[in-house]
Amino acid sequence: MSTKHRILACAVEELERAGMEQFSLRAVGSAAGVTPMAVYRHFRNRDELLAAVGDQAFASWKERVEAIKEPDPVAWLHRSGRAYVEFYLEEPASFDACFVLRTSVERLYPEDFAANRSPVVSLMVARIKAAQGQGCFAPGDALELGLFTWAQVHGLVMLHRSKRFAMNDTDFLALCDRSLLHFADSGRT
Amino acid sequence: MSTKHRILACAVEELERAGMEQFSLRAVGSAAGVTPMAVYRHFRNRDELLAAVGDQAFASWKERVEAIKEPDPVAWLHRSGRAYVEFYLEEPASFDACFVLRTSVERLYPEDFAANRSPVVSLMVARIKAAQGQGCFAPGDALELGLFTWAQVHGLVMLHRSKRFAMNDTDFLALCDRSLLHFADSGRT
DNA sequence: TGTACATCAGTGAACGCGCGTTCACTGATGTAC
DNA sequence: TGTACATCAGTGAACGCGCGTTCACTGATGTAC
Repeated sequence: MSTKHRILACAVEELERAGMEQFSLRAVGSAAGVTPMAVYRHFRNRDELLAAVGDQAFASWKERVEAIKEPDPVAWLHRSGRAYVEFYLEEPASFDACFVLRTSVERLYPEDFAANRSPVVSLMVARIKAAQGQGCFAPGDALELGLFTWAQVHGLVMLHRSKRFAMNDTDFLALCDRSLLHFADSGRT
Repeated sequence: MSTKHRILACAVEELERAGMEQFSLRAVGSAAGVTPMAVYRHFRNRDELLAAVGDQAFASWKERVEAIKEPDPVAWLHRSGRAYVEFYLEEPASFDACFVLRTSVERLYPEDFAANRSPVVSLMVARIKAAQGQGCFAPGDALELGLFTWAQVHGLVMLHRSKRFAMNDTDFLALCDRSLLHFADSGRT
């Protein structure tokens, strides 16, 4: 693994550990077994390193969603919600970079999503429309219903991130599953 | 207003402006028209000042909920959800102190809530049980359903806080209203 | 009423710290002839 | 095959910055006699 890759990997861990504000080039260098100055050989400055971490995080999320091979739209929606929680539990710093912190490429609701500028949301909206066509999802604006579904699981994850749950990861995942089912069931006709 | 009160008020604004990590005694003192050292006359250190800000924030939230005079349980639940969004929009730093940042008095799900250690959640659970009794709310564990309701609006607020919405506050409040109605309607029998 | 003293809110200089970033450098590796 | 040189990843000292906190202080206010 090249030094650049090692620095990037350590930067993800450092973002994990310290958060964006406290993210320190010195700590990244030290974790990568290199002086802080070596980082400047590969990235222009702190902001550019953080941007590179963000790009990698988003690629990782996209990969997870694209790995869901599931023809049934309702089942697909449920599995993508579960993937969201798993992404948070397994790569919290990457999750933060994608959905919490301000990055350069954040998408805005509703414009960017309505204009299909987010491939993941477009997949989601397509599944909701398909499920509505089968009478398996509440009627209404598919993008807004997608947002509500997203917000529901995002809220649980954010509360977990703020340490409001006294339970292990397995129980938390099961809780999120029940929440997703509750929401999906509400639209069954 | 005493210097202590002025410092506390400026500390809330500083928390607003800078976030918890970057919260600086020097900035608080400067905003209060006093040297940073004067803060030490009234608070032991940075942590104690932050804790005082947190206490005040929680009192402010409790006051908002207790101001809701509404006998109908479903309508009460809807108004408390709306109050949550308003609290976020009007006092974001206090909202953060209550529901995002780690404070000394945070309550844990499910233990602390099941044991009635959170007065606000206890009010909420009582209304859900009453609504279930009237057939106006989905059946199931009232505490868990309360959590789902909370998480849903919390998720929207957190996405807004991460700057994922391109809309003004009025439109955002209306969106949250629709989300709350969607969730409540799903339990109508 | 006047004097001596205690109290205490607020000051200002100074400390040590970790930070991002600059600069001139070293030393290994690759390339041209 | 050997020599001269260019390239370039990584070094280490130093900078200026804002931070929390310490310390000895000032100067106004209240109190005891």
